[in-house]
Amino acid sequence: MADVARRAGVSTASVSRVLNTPDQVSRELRRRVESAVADLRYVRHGAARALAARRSHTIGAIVPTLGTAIFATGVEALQRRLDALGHALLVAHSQNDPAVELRQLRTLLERGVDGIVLVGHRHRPALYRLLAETRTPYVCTYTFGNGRHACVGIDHARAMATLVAHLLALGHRRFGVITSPTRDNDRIAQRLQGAVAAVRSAGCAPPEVVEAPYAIRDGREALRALLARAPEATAVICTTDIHAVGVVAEARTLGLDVPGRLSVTGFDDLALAADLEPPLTTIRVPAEEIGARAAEMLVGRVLGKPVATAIKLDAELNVRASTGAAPRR
Amino acid sequence: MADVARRAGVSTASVSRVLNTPDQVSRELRRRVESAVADLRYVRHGAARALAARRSHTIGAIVPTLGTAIFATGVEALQRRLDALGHALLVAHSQNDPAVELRQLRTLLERGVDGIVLVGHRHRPALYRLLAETRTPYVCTYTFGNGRHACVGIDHARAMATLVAHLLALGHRRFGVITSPTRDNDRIAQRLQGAVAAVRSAGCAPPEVVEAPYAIRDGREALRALLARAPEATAVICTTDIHAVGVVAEARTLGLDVPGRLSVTGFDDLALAADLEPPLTTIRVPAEEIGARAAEMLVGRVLGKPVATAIKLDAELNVRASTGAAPRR
DNA sequence: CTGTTAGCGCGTTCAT
DNA sequence: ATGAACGCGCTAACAG
Repeated sequence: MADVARRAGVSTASVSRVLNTPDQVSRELRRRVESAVADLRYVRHGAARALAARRSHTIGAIVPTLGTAIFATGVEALQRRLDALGHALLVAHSQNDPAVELRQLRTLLERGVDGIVLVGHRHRPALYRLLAETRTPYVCTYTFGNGRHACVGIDHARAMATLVAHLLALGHRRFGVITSPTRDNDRIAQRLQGAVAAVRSAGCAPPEVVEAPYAIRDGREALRALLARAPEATAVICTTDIHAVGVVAEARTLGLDVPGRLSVTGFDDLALAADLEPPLTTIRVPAEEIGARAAEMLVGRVLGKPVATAIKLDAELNVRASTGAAPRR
Repeated sequence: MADVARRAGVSTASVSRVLNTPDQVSRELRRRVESAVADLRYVRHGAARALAARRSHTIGAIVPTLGTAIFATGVEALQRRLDALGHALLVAHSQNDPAVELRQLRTLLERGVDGIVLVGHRHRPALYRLLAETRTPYVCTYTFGNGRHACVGIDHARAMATLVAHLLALGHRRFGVITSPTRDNDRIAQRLQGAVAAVRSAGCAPPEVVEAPYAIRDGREALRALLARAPEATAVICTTDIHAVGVVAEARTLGLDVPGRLSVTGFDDLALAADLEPPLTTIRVPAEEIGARAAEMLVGRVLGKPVATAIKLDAELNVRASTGAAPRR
C-alpha cells in the first residue's frame, strides 16, 4: 500500500479511503490512486485489513451436507449475494452431527467471520452460548424458527397442511407417511408433525409413518413396508422428494398406478421432481431466496443497518400429476 | 493471548509455541498454557495470526456451480479433509464463465488464501498469470490435465473409450451422442471427443451428436432430435447422467425398450443412476477422492512437503442394466 | 478533503 | 527450552 501511495503521491490513508470509502475522497485523488493501483496490480492484504478494521468481510456457513441439492443451491445463492456485498464465504458441514457443528463453529469463529449462517434453529445450547459470548451475528435458515433467533425460512408444518388439504380435496382419507430421519433435523420433524397433525385434524385415522434413510432406494423399501402395514392407504406423503422418487418407482414396479391407485407427494421441489413420471406434486422450498436473504440480513446487521430479524418465505404447493382423485373403495 | 500468558505465568511467545509447535515446549509449560487457554476460553485471532505468519490456513475453491452434485460432493470432501489438516475453505463459483472465475480468483487472493482449487485445467491465461505472479499454489481438479499444471482427476476420454468398448462388445455399431455444452467445459469436451474418437477408431460411422443444456428434460428432447436424424442408432452415449435420465424416460414414453431397442449410457455415476429403471450403465467419477487429494496436495505444498504434482484417478465403468446386446437388424 | 500516527494480535527472530 | 521486542499491512482517530 505504501508503494501505491508513493506512486500516486499521496498518503497510505488516502489509498485506504479510495479503496474503502471512495466518496470521501476528491475525484482527482481517486483517479491517481486508482491508476497507481492498476499499474502496480496491487491487491489488498485481507488479513491486515481484518486486523485493523476488526472486520473480516467474511461470513461462515455450516450446513448439514452439501450433498443435498437444497443446501448446495442455498449455499450457492448465499455466496453469490455475499460476493455482491463484498464478502467471502467460508463453508463447513456438520453431517447432521451437533458435536461436529459446534467444532466447525469454533474454527469459523477463529477465522474471524463477521457472521454465521446456520441451518435450522434447533442447535446445542453451547452453540448459541458461543455465538452470544462472541457477539457474532447469525441467522438460522430454512426454518422460520421460534422467534428467539434471527431466521429466514418457511413454515414446514403449514406447508404440509396445505398439501394435506389438497389431498383431502381429492377425496383421500387414508394416508401413509414416509419420512427421512427426524433426529437432529428440525425441518423434517416439522414436516412430519405437520402432516400428522393435518391428517388428524381432518378427522382421518392417524397415518402410518415409516422412517427411512435419505435415499431413493430407501424410499422404495419404505413404500413396501408402508403398504404391508397400511394397504388401505390411497395417498403417500413423503417428507422429501428423494423418497417420493423412490415411491413412484416402486409403485410402478408393484403395478400400482400413480395417481390412479396411489397419490404421491414430495417436499423440496428438486429439479428432478418436475421431470419424473408422473411429475411430482410437491412443496417448493425457495432455497435461492433463503440464501440471498441470509446474506443480506447478515451483512446488513454487520453494517449496523436495521434489518428484518425474521423472514417467513412462502412455500408454494406445486400440484402436478402424481396426485389425483382417491380411488373408489 | 497476553491474558493467557499472564495466567500461565509465561510469555506470549510460549503461548504461541504451545498453540503452533507444541513439541518445541516442555511438558509442564504446555500443561499450564493449555489449562489457561481452557479457563479463559481463548480463541486465536485468525487475522492477526495470518498477518504475522504470512499464512492464512485457508484454501479457496472456485467451482462452476454447486448445483451439480458432482461438485457439491467434491467440495464437501475437500472441506472435510482441509478441516482435518487445520485449514478452512473459502468457496466461490463461476457459473462456467471465465470472466467471473477470474474475478472470484482476485477476491480469494485478496483474502489471502494459501492455495486455490480449480475445476478443469482450461482457464484464461490471465488467471494462470495471476496465480504465478502471486506465487499461489493451485491444483486443477476432475481433469488429468496436460502436465503443465498440478492436477488430480480422471482421463475422461479414456473412460469414454472403455465405455464404447463395452458397447462394441455388445454388438453395437451405430451410435448417437448426447452432450451438454462443451464451451468452457474441458471435462465435457474431453468426454465428447473421447466418445467420437473411440467410435471412429472402431471403424464405425461417426456418431450423430446432439448438444443440449444440462437438464433432464433437455435430455428427453435431445433423444427425439437424435432419433429423427439417426433412427438406426442402437446405443445412445450421454456425456452426463442427467441427460441419460432424460433419455431413458423419453425412451419409455416413445415405447422404445431400454436396453432391448436402445442401450443408454451416462457419465458421473450420480446417486440417481443406480436407482433408475433400468439402472444406468455409467462411468464413476471419484469426486470424494478428488476433493480429499486436492486438499492434501495443496496443504502439503504449503508446508513445503514433497507431494505428487499430478494424480490420475481411476474412473471405473459401472455396467448396469441400461446397456445390452444390440438388436438384430 | 488529506496526512500523521498509533495500534490491531500475533509469529518470529534473537538472545539467553 | 524460554522471553523480549520488532513488525506483518492496514484502518481509524485526530489534526490540520
